Amino acid sequence: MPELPEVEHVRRTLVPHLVGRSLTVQTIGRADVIRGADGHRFRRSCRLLRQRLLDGGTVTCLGRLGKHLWIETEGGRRLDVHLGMTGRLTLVRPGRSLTGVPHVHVTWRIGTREQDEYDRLVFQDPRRFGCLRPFGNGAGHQWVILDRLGPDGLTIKARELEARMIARHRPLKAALLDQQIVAGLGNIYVDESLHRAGLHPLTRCCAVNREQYVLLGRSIRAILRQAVVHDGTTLRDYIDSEGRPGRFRSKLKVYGRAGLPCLKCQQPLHTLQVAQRTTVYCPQCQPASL
DNA sequence: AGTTGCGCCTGTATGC
DNA sequence: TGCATACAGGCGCAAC
Ligand SMILES: [Zn+2]
Repeated sequence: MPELPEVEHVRRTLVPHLVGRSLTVQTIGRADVIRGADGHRFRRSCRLLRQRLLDGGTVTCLGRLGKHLWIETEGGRRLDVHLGMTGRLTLVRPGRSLTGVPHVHVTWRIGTREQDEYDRLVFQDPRRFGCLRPFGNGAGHQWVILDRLGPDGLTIKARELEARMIARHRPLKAALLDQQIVAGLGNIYVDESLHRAGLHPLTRCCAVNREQYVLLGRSIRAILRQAVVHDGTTLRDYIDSEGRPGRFRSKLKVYGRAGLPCLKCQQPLHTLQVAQRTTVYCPQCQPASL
């Protein structure tokens, strides 16, 4: 599932094929995956909607914060892409037919240069937890979503973590899943980060000391960095914009390994429900603190 | 205000 | 063989 490393890898694989090219909206299969700044879903395709989906714009850059990716075009139009659980942003080669491909919600034609490999960009999402969200850069710029995100997980500092968490009573895991505290972590990388830091997922944020926040910050950055290097984690659905899976799955130390021996201490890993999510941890390496 | 729980959504895996 | 059920989980919102 796309968390920060997967989104960053998608961004990097899109850059060489999109920057400097124009986009033309080709099909809108489901307008309701497109949401306004206030969160409302569009009901149907119209000229205004295509305009807001960067129609006719030339791509200047692709940005990312946490799990949010955005495409920017000349003139300052921007489109926030959130992949949710099963969203994909993929490039398609000339001549390849998309008829019969399920859950294709939006397609763009790429104004190609000579020797370009791809001539279309596709947004697919079977589960539809993902969405496309146009926003601008004007005075009333609707950065609403991005404004609410905490510091990016790849570079967040221990002091930033501490400042945002120290007064909270929530379990560590619940806080780390909260995108307003740190942007980019999901279930997989929270479990990996806590295991690396040796912290129990149910530990109250307010019971964590400075030294432990330093360790936690280091762990989050290190895990995310390594995952980016390995092009992210593919469990089943995730592929990058060129159709390639990530290679970080075999590096996971706790996620998906319930009952198997801890790779640090050989004790069997346990599971818990925290914040409505399956949580895998090592009772020995991540002792509960009272 | 901080925190918790629920529902959305579909493909895959499991049980009877 | 086929149907029912459980599970996966990011996020917005309701409720405490
Ligand atoms: Zn251990």
